[in-house]
Amino acid sequence: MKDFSEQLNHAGLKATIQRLAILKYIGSVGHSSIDDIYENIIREHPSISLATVYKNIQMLIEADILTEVPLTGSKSKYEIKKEEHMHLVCQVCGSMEDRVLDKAGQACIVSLVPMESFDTKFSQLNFYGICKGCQEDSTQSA
Amino acid sequence: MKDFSEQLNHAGLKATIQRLAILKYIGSVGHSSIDDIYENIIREHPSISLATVYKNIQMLIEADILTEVPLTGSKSKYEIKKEEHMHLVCQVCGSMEDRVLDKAGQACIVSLVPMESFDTKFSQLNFYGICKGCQEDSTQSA
DNA sequence: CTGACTGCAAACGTTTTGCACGGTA
DNA sequence: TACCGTGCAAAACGTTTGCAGTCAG
Repeated sequence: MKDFSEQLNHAGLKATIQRLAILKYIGSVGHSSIDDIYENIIREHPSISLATVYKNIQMLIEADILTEVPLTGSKSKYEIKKEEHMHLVCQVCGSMEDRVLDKAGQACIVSLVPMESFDTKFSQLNFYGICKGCQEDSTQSA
Repeated sequence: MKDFSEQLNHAGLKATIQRLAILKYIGSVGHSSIDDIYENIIREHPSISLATVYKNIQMLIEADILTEVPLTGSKSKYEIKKEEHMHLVCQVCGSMEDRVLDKAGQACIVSLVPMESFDTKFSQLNFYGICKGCQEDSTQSA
């Protein structure tokens, strides 16, 4: 599941240094915007072009290796595609946490949308609020 | 709830023709992108500027009269702010349907994110798939 | 009447494109 | 080696800004 080279080849894409760097970086931080990806990869690969990042993000999404996470009030972030999960977005520190659905959660989600009226392929479940760390910070300063 | 003039004044904003036209249009179609709004309003108000639309969308969001609905693979849409609900996005025809959460649904959603670990302010629940109309179309043609 | 708002045009930032070169399979 | 992918620079696109004139309160 972590062998990006294999995933790329399987999708008919060459495993270039740039693509592997993009995937490795996103994998290490969880979620990342285009700019963030570019600024971090350029450290190890100073010659990489922003255009290359754009082209690859698009191709990797089409190849089902990445997923776009659109957000209110900011640019989209991207993550390695994996099992369906929720996102907890902190409005104070901007951090984003994955939260995998347990059995009960999955059942709950499925029950929300009756199959006969809508054939759901995938869903996006984002919760915006204040993360534990920031809650504690505000308690201290108050 | 439908008196946009009053809502605007209450938020300290003037009820200009342009703003009322924007709100009226979004209200009539449910969800709309910036371009869509501009192209439709210009019919009745040929002098409206795209810059005005941009400025107002932003101000109306800050005034809590509109909400942004960010989507994967396309530009954000905007809707009149109302009770929390889900979105069913059809990947075939591009239509977007609101679905209000019933009591059980709300309970289900609340149970997904434990209050002690994250203080949720609002959530986005989008389901992508195929709407009933498009399902029937594909059945006929098959 | 006066400050808030509009429309215009220019500036700005972001994303896409075309092409010659380089690297993967 | 053949072709896909990269990097560059320019183009295209989307969004924001400043300002003089206009309108709602």
